[in-house]
Amino acid sequence: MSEATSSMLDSDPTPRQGEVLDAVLGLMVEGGSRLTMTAVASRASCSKETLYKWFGDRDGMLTATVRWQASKVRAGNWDRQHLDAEALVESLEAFAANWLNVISSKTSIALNRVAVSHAASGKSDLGRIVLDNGRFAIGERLKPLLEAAREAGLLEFDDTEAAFRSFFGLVGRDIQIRLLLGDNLRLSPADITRDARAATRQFLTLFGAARGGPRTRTP
Amino acid sequence: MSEATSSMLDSDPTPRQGEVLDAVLGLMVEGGSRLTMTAVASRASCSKETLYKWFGDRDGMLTATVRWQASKVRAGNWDRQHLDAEALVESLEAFAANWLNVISSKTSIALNRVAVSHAASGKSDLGRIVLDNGRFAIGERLKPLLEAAREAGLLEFDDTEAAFRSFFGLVGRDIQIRLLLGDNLRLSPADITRDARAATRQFLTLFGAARGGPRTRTP
DNA sequence: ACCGAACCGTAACGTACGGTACGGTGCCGC
DNA sequence: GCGGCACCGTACCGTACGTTACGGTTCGGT
Repeated sequence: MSEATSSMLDSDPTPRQGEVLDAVLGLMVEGGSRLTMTAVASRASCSKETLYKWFGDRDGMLTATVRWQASKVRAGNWDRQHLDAEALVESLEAFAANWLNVISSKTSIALNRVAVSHAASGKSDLGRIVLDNGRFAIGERLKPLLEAAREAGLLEFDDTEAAFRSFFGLVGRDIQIRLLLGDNLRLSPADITRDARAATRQFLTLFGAARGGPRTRTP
Repeated sequence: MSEATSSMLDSDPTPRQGEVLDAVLGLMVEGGSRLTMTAVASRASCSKETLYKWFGDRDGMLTATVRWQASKVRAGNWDRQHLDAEALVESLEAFAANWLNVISSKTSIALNRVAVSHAASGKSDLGRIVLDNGRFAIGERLKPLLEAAREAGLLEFDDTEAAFRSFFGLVGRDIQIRLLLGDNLRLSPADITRDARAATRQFLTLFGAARGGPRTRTP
């Protein structure tokens, strides 16, 4: 009881526990109704007793799974050196493409569905974690870039949060909600590249500095 | 079995059936886990037998509920006469405010959560209906306005669908996913008015026809 | 070699819930 | 009045699933 060696309430999972959580992810992706403790134990070749010993209960297992997945998708940051117009465009497009890749992945869709279902059932634990590691994490990583670009005279805005939310909207548009609701929207890598470019261009049209800024539309 | 007099597979619900579906909506809004057939029967003061007779099974009841709610939120169209710049701004702001009101309503959040959960469980029936009556319905209603504005020389774009999706993203941004995931984001009527105005202004910056100079081109 | 801890596989338990059956009640047409 | 109908309330059934318990196996420490 007292020991936290395997309770997994705050420590990182062991490799074996990671295998189990990957099994949970696999089950989530394959179809929602099959996500039962017996199915997890079977898939992961472990006993249900072990699941309860490690994760406490079903919610604890789902929470650990969400954290586990979040720990795997730490995306790279932007290059902090020599921020000129071209580097800004490149960084914004990279952020946009990365975000589109995330939200259109099977894993993200399944995870968000589970979290939305969970949020509907009162306790919004999973929803909070998903938001913190998705929407808010990318916000905290992108906002320094936006502010550095403002410092460099490349962008103009008053409210960093508002600017980020506009970028978020231009990139995501209706994609995430459509995917969550089961619309079979196909996003090829080429689509993502094109959409990321278009969103970045639109964002620069809205927030690019007026003089000498990236008003240029060079393809 | 008997004829489709009360099977509700395609006909409109009777007033009494509407009461029952309102009870379902109320239960959905109050908290997801309590949405059980017994709870619906109790709330609506009807027997479970009647529920199964009217709606077939639980999924049929949920589907009827989604359709029922959709039939209640038919929003007004724009004024087709004399479309000038001011009328365009007004119509766009009205669309944006209406959409923000919809997606931030308790009912819409609950309904979308149920539909997302349903989409996770294989059959995407509810998700399709929600999309058709939400995202796609507003698209079909807004696109004629956009094209009329293009005809009138007020907007410039090649792809109507793409223009609409940009508008959709500028209006919705991160609001819907945050609400679905349980973030307690408060949207006051003043916020909605302000956000609708801001989104419209941004949209016109991106797609407004060049007035008095080649300030922007179609992105 | 022995012990205990960790773990696997499986059986068992309790409950929640979808779905069904049945008796009782008010209402309609005749 | 009376048979039929639609409906209410409730008891009931079967199953799925979360949770627990238990016997058997592996393995590291002494």
